[in-house]
Formats: sequence, C-alpha cells, structure tokens
Amino acid sequence: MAAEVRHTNRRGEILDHASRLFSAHGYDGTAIRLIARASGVTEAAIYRHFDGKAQLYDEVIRAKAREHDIAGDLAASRGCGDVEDVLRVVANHVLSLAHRDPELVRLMSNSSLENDQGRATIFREVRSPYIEFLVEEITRRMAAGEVRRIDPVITSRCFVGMVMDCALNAGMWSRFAGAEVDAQTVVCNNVPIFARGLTNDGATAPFNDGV
Amino acid sequence: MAAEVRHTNRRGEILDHASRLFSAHGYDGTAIRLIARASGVTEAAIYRHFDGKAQLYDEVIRAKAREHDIAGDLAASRGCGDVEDVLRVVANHVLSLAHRDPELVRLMSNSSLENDQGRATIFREVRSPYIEFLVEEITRRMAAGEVRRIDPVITSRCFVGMVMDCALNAGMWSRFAGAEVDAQTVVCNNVPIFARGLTNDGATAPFNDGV
DNA sequence: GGACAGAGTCAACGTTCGCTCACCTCGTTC
DNA sequence: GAACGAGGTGAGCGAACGTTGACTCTGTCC
Repeated sequence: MAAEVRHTNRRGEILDHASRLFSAHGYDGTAIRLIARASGVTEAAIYRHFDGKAQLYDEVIRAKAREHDIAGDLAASRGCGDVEDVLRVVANHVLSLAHRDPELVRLMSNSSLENDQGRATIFREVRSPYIEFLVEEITRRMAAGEVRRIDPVITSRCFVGMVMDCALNAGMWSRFAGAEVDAQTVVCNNVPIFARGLTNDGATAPFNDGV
Repeated sequence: MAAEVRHTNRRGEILDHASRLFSAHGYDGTAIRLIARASGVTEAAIYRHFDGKAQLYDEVIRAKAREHDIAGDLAASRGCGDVEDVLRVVANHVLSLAHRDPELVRLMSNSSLENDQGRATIFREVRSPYIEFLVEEITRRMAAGEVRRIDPVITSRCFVGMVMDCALNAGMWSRFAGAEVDAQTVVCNNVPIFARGLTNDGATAPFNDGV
C-alpha cells in the first residue's frame, strides 16, 4: 500500500474520481469526459493510463474491493462465541462496511447488467468472503451439535443476502415507511431470530440422526 | 371488422419490445433506435405514442408491475396455517414470480440509479405487497401468541429482502459454486429456520411479558 | 548533450444519441 | 367530398459519446 505512492499520483486520482462518478451515475451514465474534467486532465490523458472505459471501470471495481480485507477482519472472530455471535459479527461487518463506504454500496447495486464482469468481481470480492466464513462456522457448529442439520451453503448465502439487501435498500425503506431504522435495531431484531432457528434446543440430543 | 384491428396495438407492441430491451441492456444501454427497429417502426413513430425515453421507461415499469396482482394472490392465504405456512407462501410466490417473469427480475436489479423513479415504482408495486401481507400476518399471530415478540416490520422487510436477493442472485450463485440450487430446495431449507426463530416454544406461555 | 520515454494537451475522427420536422396516408365525421 | 386527426415515414438536427493521432514538455539515462 505504501509502496504504491509514486511521485505522480495521477492514476490514483483518476481512479478516485472515476469511482465516485461511476457509483453516482452508473457505467453508461458516466462519460470519460466527466471523469477527465473532475480529475483536472484531458480525456487523452486518461487513455495514457487506461486502455479504455471498460478497463477503467474494471480497475475501479477491483481497487474498491481491495480497499477492504473482509476475510481478514472476519478471521479474528473464527470459532468465537455461539452461532448467534457469529451471525452478529457478519451482519455488523456488512452494515458497517456499507456505512463506511457508500460508494461501494452504490457500485454493488449499480453494476447489475452494465459490465457483467464488474458485477462478478464485486460478488467474488465482497460477498464471497462473508459466505465462506459463515459456511465454515456453521458447518463446524453443526458437527458439534450446536446447530441443527441444515444446508450450510444455502443458509449462509441467504443470511448474507438478507443483510446485503438490507444494506442496499435501507434508503428505500425510509422513503416509503417514513421512519428511518438504524442498522443496530435491524441486527438486534433479526440475528436472534435466525440464530434461534439454527440452534438445537437444549432438550434435543446433539446427534439425533446420522450424517 | 373487429378481427383485423390487431395492428392498432402498436403501443402495446412497442411497450413489449421496450420492456425486453430495457431489461436486457438497462436504461442507458437501450437506444430508442433499437426499440424502434425491434418494433418494426421508425423512431418518430415511438414519439407519437410516448413523450420521450424517460416516460417510455416509466410506462414499461408500470405496465410490468400491473401484470401481476401480488396482493390479490396473497389475500387468498390470509390467516391460513401456521407462521411457517405464511412464510412459505410468500417465498414461493416471489420465487415463482421470478421464474415466470425473468424480465421483471432484470428490471428490478437494473433500475438501480438510472431513473430513480422507476426503482421506486418497482419497489412499491412488487416489494411492498409482500411486506404488507407479512406484517399483517405476523402482527396478528404475535398477538395470538403464536409468534414471539419481535418487530413485525423489520422482520417482514428482511425476510422479503432475503427471498428477493435469492431470486435476483440465483444466477450468480451457480457461476461461483458450480452446482445449481433450485428454488424449492432453498425454500425447504430456509423457511423452517426462519419460522422456528419466530415461533414460541410449546413449553413457553404465549404471553410471557406485557405488550 | 543527445536520445528517449512518460505524461500531458489540442483537435478532431466517426458514430450514436434523443429528438424534431415536414410530409404522407388513411378512416372517420360533418 | 372536404376537413381532420391519428399514426406512420424519411431525413436530419445538434449534442455527446469513446477514441485516436500529432504534438509538446520534462525529466532521466548513457
């Protein structure tokens, strides 16, 4: 990270402005001309640094995803607490990420069809770390009898999807329902529901049927 | 006389082709020229029927939303079965809607920033009916003691969000994990988890604390 | 001090965009 | 049968688009 700081930061500046504009207006809605003007250079200068619009967009996505070490953050909580704690860690991380980096949220909900590769990149870099962490935790806790017998992959994908959808559409909620709901309230409401649905009752034997 | 008047349907034809193209390439990615060519007319003809591109897009969204009577479908299941049945009805309806009308799914995930009004329309016409149905069901069952004390609005929004995210990103799943997961498997896995998290234990008294 | 490469500008290219205009062709109405 | 409005055409507008080529400036290396 510190090694990248050359004495000309133009490339980074362009990437920053492009990230902001792409996230605000989408891929098709952002002209190279706009990025150039925002970066204080001409359009031709942008083509000195990037091969074209598509490649610039791809670099923006990749740089944005690399800003966060999601898997690394989650690794610290590996094996800690009960399954409710695990869900809470994931949900809180997603929602705080969305709060810290609104551009990322917009890029995620923007890169739907325009530039399908960008969408795949975001999916792989942002969503997958959460899912993989959850799958691992749930699988281990299922073997230990803490979690009932469910499909860890489907369950993890859907839980992450629920939290992502919440982060992406929080703005829409307030527009229709009026009252703003903060992230912590959502977590406090939903994580226990999901956790309760996942955990074995104390009365039930951990291994009630074979694998 | 009345049998040959099918070509008075130009407006509807244009809407159909516009719907297909907008859902395939997004708002900015779809040129009026393309819609005209697909509809077998010139661009000028489109401007006879619609005020402009933005209004055409809005009409597409509105027509698409009106194709389905989500609230009406759900009303038939009002008050039936236990809370698990209610969740299953909602999840199955969302997933079958997505299966029957892929264009709608694409429009939903496409209309992100481009034309924000279109996004709000889809949100109101497609998502809200599910949420309102769930809120009503959960609230009633909470009062009856079947469901634990949770926030019905947040819970409903998040459940619907989970299912929508599943419907929207099912294509992405298979690309990364390889194995395709069909909708019914997802419902069978997740609805019981959520339902179990919502329902009161049999051992617990229905009203264990005041409202 | 000359060669060279990177970074930047300026001007323009060919194309496509949303949109409009003048005109045509009907079926209906008075 | 004249008038008329709805629906359609073909040509073309001005603007914006992504992209490129020729050129300049400025360090750095041999």
